[in-house]
Amino acid sequence: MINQQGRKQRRSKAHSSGPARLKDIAQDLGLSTVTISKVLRGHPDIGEETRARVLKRMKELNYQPNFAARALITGRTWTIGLVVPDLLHPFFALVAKAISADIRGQGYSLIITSSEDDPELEREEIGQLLARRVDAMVIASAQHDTDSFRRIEEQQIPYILIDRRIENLQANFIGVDDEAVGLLATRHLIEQGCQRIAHIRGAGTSTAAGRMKGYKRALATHRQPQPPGYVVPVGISGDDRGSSGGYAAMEKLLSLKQRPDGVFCFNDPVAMGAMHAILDAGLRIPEDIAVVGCGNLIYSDFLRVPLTSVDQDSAAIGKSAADLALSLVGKKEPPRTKTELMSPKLVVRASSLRK
Amino acid sequence: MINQQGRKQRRSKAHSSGPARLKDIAQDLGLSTVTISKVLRGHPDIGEETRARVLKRMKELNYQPNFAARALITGRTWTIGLVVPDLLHPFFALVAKAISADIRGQGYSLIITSSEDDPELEREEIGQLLARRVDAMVIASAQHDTDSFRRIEEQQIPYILIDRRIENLQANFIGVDDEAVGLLATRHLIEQGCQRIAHIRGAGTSTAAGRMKGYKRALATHRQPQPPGYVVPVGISGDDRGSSGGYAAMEKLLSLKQRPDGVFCFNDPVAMGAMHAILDAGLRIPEDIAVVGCGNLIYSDFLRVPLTSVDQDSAAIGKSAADLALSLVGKKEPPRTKTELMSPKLVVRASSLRK
DNA sequence: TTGAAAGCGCTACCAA
DNA sequence: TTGGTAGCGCTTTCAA
Repeated sequence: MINQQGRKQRRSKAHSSGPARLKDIAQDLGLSTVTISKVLRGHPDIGEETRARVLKRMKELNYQPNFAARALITGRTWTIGLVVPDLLHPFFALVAKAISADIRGQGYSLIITSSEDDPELEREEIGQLLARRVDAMVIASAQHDTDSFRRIEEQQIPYILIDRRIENLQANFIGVDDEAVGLLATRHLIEQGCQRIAHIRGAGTSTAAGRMKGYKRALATHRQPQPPGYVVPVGISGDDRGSSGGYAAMEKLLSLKQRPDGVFCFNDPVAMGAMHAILDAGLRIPEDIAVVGCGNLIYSDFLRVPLTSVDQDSAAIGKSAADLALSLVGKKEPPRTKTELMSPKLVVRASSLRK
Repeated sequence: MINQQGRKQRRSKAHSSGPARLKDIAQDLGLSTVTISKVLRGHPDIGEETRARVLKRMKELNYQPNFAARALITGRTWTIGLVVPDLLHPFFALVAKAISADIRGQGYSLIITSSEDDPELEREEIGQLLARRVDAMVIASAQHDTDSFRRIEEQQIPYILIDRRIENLQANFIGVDDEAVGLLATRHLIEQGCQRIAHIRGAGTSTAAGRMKGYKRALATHRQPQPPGYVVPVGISGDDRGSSGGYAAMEKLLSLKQRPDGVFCFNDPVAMGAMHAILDAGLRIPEDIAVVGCGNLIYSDFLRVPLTSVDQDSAAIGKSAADLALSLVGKKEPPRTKTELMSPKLVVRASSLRK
C-alpha cells in the first residue's frame, strides 16, 4: 500500500534501484506482463512487431528473469546438487567439472557441497539441498545407512549415486566396475612375474570392497598364495587423502617375514605413500616391489617412479551422471533404477614394468 | 480455482504429494500461517506451548521451508556464486573447499562454475549467476576487460576477485602478493649459488606479471645477469594445465648457448614439466639446474625430485573471500573496496637444495 | 494475438 | 501473543 506508487512505476524510463522486472517492461511498452512473459519463453502466440519491441527493451534493460519467482510456480529450480566427500580429490574434482560442463548448456547450475567424508555432515548437506528444491542430486556418499536417501525419495527428487554404492539401497548408480579394477591390477602384477602380491585396501566403501574382491579373485584364479597379513587396510587420513596411510600400511608389509614383491594399492595417493615407504627402505621399484595404483591421476607421470594405475574415466562418470539426472527431472513416476559400470583400463608405467 | 479444494486441504493429516508447506501445518494445528512462519524463524512473540506444538508438527512432516518463496520476498537467496578457471587445479579446488566450509554453517550454499579459462564462457556464467540473484560472487577471472564486472555492480551484487586482478578495475581483491612470490623464489635460487636464473612465466594474468616483476627485481637487487631469452612464456595448454607447456619452455632454455643453472617456474605444474625436460636431457636437479615452483601442491613431496615451491595459502584465501563476501551481503552502500594480500612462504625441498 | 485474474509459498506490516 | 491482508515476480488458465 505504502509504496504502491513508488514501486509500480519505478522504472518507467530509467534505471533506479534493483533489477528490471517483467512489469517494468510491460509498463514501458504499454503491454501486459503476460505478453512479456510469453515473449520471454518464446511462446508462438505473439505478433512479430510486439515481440521485437519487447526483446529490444529487454536488452536495453539487461533484463534477467527472476529464478526464484519462476521456481515458485513451475516447481523447478534449474539446479542440480552435487555431494562429494572431498573436492580436493582429483577424481571428484573431475567429476564435478564434467557434470558442470554437461548441464551448463541446458540452463542448469550446480550447487556443490563437500561432506568431508563425514556421514553426519552429509546428511545435513542433503537436507540443505532438499530445502533448496534442487531438481536432481548426484551423490558420492560417505553414508552407511539409507535414511538420507529415503528422505530424498519421499520428496520425489531423482538422485544418482556415483562411485560408491550403499548396501540395501536400490538406486541409480554410476561408477566403475571395481572388481574389474582389482582383477586388472592384480593380473597385471602376476603377468609381470610377481610371486607374492599384497593389497593395501581402502576403508568402508563399496569401492574398497569391490577392488579387494577383484584382487582375491585374480590370485585365486592364478593359484597365487594369499599369505596372512597381505591385505592391509589404510587408515583414514587427513589432508593428504591417503598418502600417509599408504606409507604406514607399506611399512607394515615391509616388516613381514616374507615381504611382498608386488602391491596393488586402493588408489593413487595411497600408492604414492607406499612407494615413498619402499624407497625409504632402500628398495627398488619395480625390481624389488612392483606397485599399481588406481585413479590414474594427472601427475602420475611426474612421480619419483611413474606410477602404473587403473584409469576409471572419471569424466565419463560425471557426464553419464549428469545426463541421467537431467533425463529424470520432472518425471512423474521414476523409471526403474539404472546401473552403469565403466570398464577400467590399465595404464602401465615404470612402477610395475619388470619385463 | 479448479484445484482449490484439492490443494488447500491437501495434507490435512497424512502425506500426499509434494513437500509440506506452512499452510499444511497451520491447518493441522488450527493456527495461521503467520504464526508458523514466526516459529520457523525463531520470532520471540510466540507462546511456549504453541511453539512446541508447531515444532513437533514440523518435525513429523519433515518440513523444509521453500527457499524460492523466501527469496522472492526477502530478496536474499542464501547463495554464493563462485567462478573459477578450472576446478581441477588444486589451488581452485582448495579455495572452493575453504569457501564451502566457511559459508556452510551460516546457511549459505555455493554454486560453483568453471570458466575453463575462457573469457566468453565466464561472461555467460556470470550472467547466469546474476539471473539467479546470488547474494555475492567470488571470481577468479579469466577476463581482461571490465564490463562483466560493471554489470555485477549495476545489479548491486557484492563481488570479490581472487588470485587474479583486473586492470582498471577498482574491486575487492584477495590473493597472494605475487611480486613477493617472485622475489622469494628468485632470492632463494641466488642464495643457493645459482648464477644464471631463468623464469618460465605464465600467460596473461596479473599473477604472471607480478611473479615476473618479483623475479626481475630480485635479479636487479643482487646484480645478477638477465640474459636475453631467459624469460620464456609458457603456452596455454590443455588438460595437464601447464606441464607440457613447462616441458616445451624448458627445452627452449636448454637449447640456449649458455643454459641456466636455476629456474623459477610460474607454478607447480609448469615446474613438473620443466623438471621432466631437465631429467630427459640427462641433467641433474638441483646440481645442474635448480628448480622452484609455486603453489605448493600436495604431491610435491612425491615427485621424482621433491619440488621446492612457494606456498600461497589457498585455504586462507578462500576463507577470507568467504568472510568478506558474507560481510558484504545486503549492505546498502558498499564500503570502499578492500585488498588483502597473503604473504607467500617458501617451502624448500630437494629440487633447489644445493648446499 | 492479447490480457485479466488467480496463485505459487512465504514474509512484512499492522491491527486486534 | 496472534492473525488478516497484501504482495514478492512470475506463470497458468481462460476469456476477450
